[in-house]
Amino acid sequence: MPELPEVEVVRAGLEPAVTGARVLHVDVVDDRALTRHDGPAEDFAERLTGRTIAAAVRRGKFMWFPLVSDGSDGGARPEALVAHLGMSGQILLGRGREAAKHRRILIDVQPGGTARDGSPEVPVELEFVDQRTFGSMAIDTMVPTIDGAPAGSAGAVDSREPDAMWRRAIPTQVSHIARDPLDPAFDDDRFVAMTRKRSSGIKRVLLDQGVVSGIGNIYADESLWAAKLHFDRPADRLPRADLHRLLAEVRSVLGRALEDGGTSFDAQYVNVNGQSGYFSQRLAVYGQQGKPCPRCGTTVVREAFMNRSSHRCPVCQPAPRQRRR
DNA sequence: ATACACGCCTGCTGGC
DNA sequence: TGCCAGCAGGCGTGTA
Repeated sequence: MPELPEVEVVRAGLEPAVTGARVLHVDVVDDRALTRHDGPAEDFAERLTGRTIAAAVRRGKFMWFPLVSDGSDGGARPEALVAHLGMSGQILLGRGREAAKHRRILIDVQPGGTARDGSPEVPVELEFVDQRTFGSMAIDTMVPTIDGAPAGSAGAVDSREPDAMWRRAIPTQVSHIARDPLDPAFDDDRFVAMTRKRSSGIKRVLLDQGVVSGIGNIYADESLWAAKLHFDRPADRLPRADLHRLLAEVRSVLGRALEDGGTSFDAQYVNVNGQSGYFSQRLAVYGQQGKPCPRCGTTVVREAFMNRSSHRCPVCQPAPRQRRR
């Protein structure tokens, strides 16, 4: 499932192909891939065709591609192509490839650079594939970030164009999403303060993209195991030190998953070249029910929480004493 | 304000 | 063998 590490792998893979590229043609194969777009498919295609992409940016599980203003709006309303992979979304790079079974949108772009032999680069296709259609794309207007810091991770461009106009702007529909733990502008103390105001279980807070973004069910379970915390520990009763420790484990887990190219269980999650990641081999508890805890050997269990499954070690992560609510 | 159930969707699995 | 319920899960929305 695409969570922060998987989305970052995709963003990084797209970056060299789309930075400075011009959109040649847009083909919306399935309108359901535009649930985040405020308008019909024709509007989406019209607003994207002919535009130049400035960069590939990510915050949490959202990606966006700032569009260079074409001058018609005087630059007053900067726009971006927004993409969320949902449960099963993929963005594949290729040229003249056979349509994937669940192809939803095809975007032809003309790369902005030149090949090594000096000739102009040949057009490339961005194929948005999504089996379960929880993901979608949109053209959205951008608004300034409230803290004035760069809106998200933009890879190499972070150092190359630190003051580009789009750096401190964020798509409207992403503006309510909190920064992710790998963002240099992430405010640890703010996270701790927000968390300690919540009465719900700590896992619910970890999954709340308005508090901290990028974490899904897999990395929530892995981080809680690493921090030795039960998923239903009331967030407002956790000591500050525990929350800072949890945050450190979250960063460690996300960082290691990123190094491994993300987590793939099947063909659901792949990078822009269709390849799987390897972090699934290092999962301690997620999907490991019935197997020994890597730390103490106790059998890992799977339990229902928040209408989804949670995995934990009964010894390392004991249930809270007091019954909540 | 926060909490939480629900719908969206397809493919796979397990039980009968 | 075939059928169908159950499950997977992020996010936006609606309700209390």
